[in-house]
Parts: sequence; structure tokens; C-alpha cells
Amino acid sequence: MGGSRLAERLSHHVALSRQEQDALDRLEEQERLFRRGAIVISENDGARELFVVRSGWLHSSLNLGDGSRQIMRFHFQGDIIGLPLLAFSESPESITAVTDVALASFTRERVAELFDRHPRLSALILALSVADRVSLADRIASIGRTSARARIASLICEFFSRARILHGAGADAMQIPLTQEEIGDATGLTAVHVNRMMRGLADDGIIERSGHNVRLLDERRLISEANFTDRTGIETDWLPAPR
Amino acid sequence: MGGSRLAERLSHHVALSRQEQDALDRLEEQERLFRRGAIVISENDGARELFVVRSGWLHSSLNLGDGSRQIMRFHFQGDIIGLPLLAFSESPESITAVTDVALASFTRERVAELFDRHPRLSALILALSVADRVSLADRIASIGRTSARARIASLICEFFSRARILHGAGADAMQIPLTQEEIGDATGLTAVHVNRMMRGLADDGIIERSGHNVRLLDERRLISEANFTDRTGIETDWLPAPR
DNA sequence: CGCACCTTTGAATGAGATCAAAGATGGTGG
DNA sequence: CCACCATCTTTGATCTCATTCAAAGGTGCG
Repeated sequence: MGGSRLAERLSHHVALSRQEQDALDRLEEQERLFRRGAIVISENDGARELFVVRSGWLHSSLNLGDGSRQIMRFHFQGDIIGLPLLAFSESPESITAVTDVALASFTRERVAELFDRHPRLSALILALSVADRVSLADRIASIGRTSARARIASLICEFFSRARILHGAGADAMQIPLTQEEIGDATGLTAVHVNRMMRGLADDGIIERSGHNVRLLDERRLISEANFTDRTGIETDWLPAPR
Repeated sequence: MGGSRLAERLSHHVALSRQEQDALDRLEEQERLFRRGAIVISENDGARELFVVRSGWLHSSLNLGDGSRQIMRFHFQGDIIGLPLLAFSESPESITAVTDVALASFTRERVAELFDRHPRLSALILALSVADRVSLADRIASIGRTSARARIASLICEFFSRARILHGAGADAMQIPLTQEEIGDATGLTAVHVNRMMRGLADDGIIERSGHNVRLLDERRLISEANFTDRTGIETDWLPAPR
């Protein structure tokens, strides 16, 4: 089963005290499995729990009235999902499992306890949430002000950058278990146009594709076409003392 | 000078203890003024302080390589700005004063103190930050999946909804001190097209314009065309006990 | 009063959407 | 193990919404 995935994530940034480690372990006592395609939290549902991703890919999305969908963000191991529950009783977004996933669930009362007892962890969670917000802002700029090709390039950059946190820095190839429709829903494009753009990137020798595997051939060019900025490192020197 | 604007904002949601009130007042000891157009925080600058907006409008934006700009979010009285400083040493975004503004500045060490001493305020700040994130997500859906007309409508809805928190629920008219270029930069459109869409909304009897004043004539229709969801109320029953 | 900036309108262009249909892939049950 | 069916990818043709380019009015501030 292994320890807390959130603790793993946080310990990339600070050395956790034993008490902090324990508190985080307790958050992940409840493990739940969902199949590929399962809806973990449904838009406008009274959500009751938050989750930490233990393994797998998910996305959060918004369904527009006319049947179209916007995917806001993808979630990986160590991510906290369902944070909107801290502000709203009905979930503003749907969370869907992209692959089979294992999640650890906990209530917001657990979060209250954490804030009460562990100021440093609380501040760190705020910092992560702020970093997440900045990524969303980057996505807005990508969708609002760049070409279809740049949006696809940017999404690929983001996937590599986030995968490298989990699986080491070197990798130049990875599985992206998404359909072109999902990529379109994340970038504000149609599946057809996603296909043309990905083909374009491959034809120009920037990436190589086979099935859902993507290899970077010219990473520098991809980054520059995407206008991509890596936002993985976060600042921790200001945090309050651990308990 | 008056008390803390952040305290005012938070007291819409919970009754603050005397100690909490005092802690927030201390955050806003330093008042600073900026003229319309001034850049408060510049992208890629080593930012050193956070701010609470005491009065005026600002926006945060990202400048793309090719000279285009994306405005992520507008900020009003009681908003905390510069939160990215909690995660990044260099600001990922620029903050610009849209009107003359008064800001209260404080350091992240003050935030650390707050987390150490006031778990309920900390949790509340996280909740506000999460609510802000949800608004950004709504904006992504608007830009990624809706027509130019709907994006403009949605922005107008957001302005009214936020203005009503500050100035009472009834208002059906307000000043929107933005140029059409700024509206375009926020919605991912060109100024020319913003003009056409606003004219369209006015021609169809949905809004009425004179100068920068906008009056709602058919609010229901505006909301429905915009696919707008109001996200102003936030949940507070889960928060830890006050100190 | 004059100049800079903003708004408005028109005409031409273009990026991405839509519609349609032919391959490829893969999971399921027989 | 393989055949079948649903789903996904790929490609072509056409259309449309928003951009671009251009230029004529407004507005307000110094």
C-alpha cells in the first residue's frame, strides 16, 4: 500500500516532521478504486469528500449547456482533488478517471484538523493550491491568445514536466492515455483539428507518435512554439515552523 | 482610513473574533497608492510583498512573447493579490492598476505568522483562494468553448456579481472602467470584435451603454447567453475553531 | 485648443469548425 | 483464439466566426 502520496509530494519541498508525516498518513487511510471512465465527483452534486490521487490520471471538467465540455486540469499521483468542496457545497466541476485510479478519500473536517494542528502543512497546501492556480492562468493564456498548434504543444510540455517530477528528470518519451477528443476539450479545439495539429508537430520532426506514446525529438522547439514556462519548483523558505 | 478591507470581506462569511480582527488590521497598516496604469508587480520580477486591495480596480495579466497579452483576472476591494509569491520567487504575472488604487502591503512572513496563530483565518484564505480558482476555471470554459458574444456577456455578469457583493444587491447599472482592448485581452478577442459584440448586446436590448456605464436591461437573457454561474457565496461550516 | 487615445464601421482574409466518410484499434464474448 | 463491434484516428471539402487592415468619428486631458 505504501505511505501517503501527498507526503511524498510535500517532501519534495520540505523535510516533514514525524507528526506531520503521521497526520498525512492518516488522511490516506481510506483507499478507493475507480475504473477508467468513472465519474468520481459529478458537477452540481453535493460532494462530500476530498481525495488524494494515489495512482492514475484524472481530469476535472465543466459541462456547458450545449453539450460541449471544457477540461480544466489533469490530476496525477500526489495531487489533491476536490478542493472546491472547501468553498462550495455543490461541486462546480466533474472529476473523471482517465485511467483506472486509486484514490484516498477524506472529509473537510480532516482538513480543519490539519489547519488546527499543522500550520506549516496548511501553508504548504495553500502554496500548492496557488501554484495550481498559476498553471490554470497559463492555460487561459494558452487558450485565449495562442494558435491551435501552440496549445497542443503547451499541453504536451505540461505533461512531460509533471511526469518528470514523478518519474525522474531524464525521460524523453511517455504514455499520454488521452483521446484526441479529450485533448481537444482541454485546449478548446475540435478533435479533428487536434489530429491535424499533432500530425503537423510529428511531420515537422518535433515529436514522434505511436499509439498513445509520445517522444520528444526537439524539445527546445516544442517549448518555444508553446511559449511554455515550467512552474514545478515552489518556494518554502517563508513557511511557519513545523509541529 | 477605516479598518481592514480583508476583515470586511471575511466577515461576510464568518463572525471574526477580536484577536482575528486585530491580526487582519495589522496586515493593512501600510497603505500605498498607485496611479491608473501603474504596474504594481511586474512579470518575472522578484516580488517581495502581497497586497490587499483597499480601493480601485486592478488586473493580473500575462504577456506572451509576440506582444499579445492575456488578462487573467480583475481585482477589487478586499481581494488579496500577489498570492503567487507564496509559491514562486519571481512573479508569474503582472499586476496593473486599472484605476487609481489604494493597496495595503505585507510580507509573506506575515502570512506565516497568520498561519501559525489563526488556523481559522488560514483555512478561510484557502477557501477564498479555491473560490478564485473556480472562477478562473469558469473563465477557461468561457474562452475555450463559447462564442465571442457569450464571453463578453459572461464578463459583464461577473462584474455585476462582484460589484453587488461590495455595493448591495440591487444595482442594475455600474461603471466598467475598461477599454475595449482590455476587455478583449480578458476574453481572448480583438478590440474590434469586442466592439461589435457589445454593440450587438445593446442593439438586442440586453444592455444599455453610455461611456463606461453599463445598465442591465434583460439580466436573465444576459446570464443565459453567457452560461454564467454565480460563485460568490462560500461554505464556512467546516472551518476550525477561531482563536 | 490640440493631440493622444479610444470607439466605431467597413471590407478582405484566414484559422479553425463542421460535415462526411474511410481506415485503424482494441476490448468482449462466443 | 478470433471475429465483431464500438470507439478512435485520419483525411478531404466546405463553411463561418473572428481577425486583420484601414480609416473615419469621439472623447477627454494637459
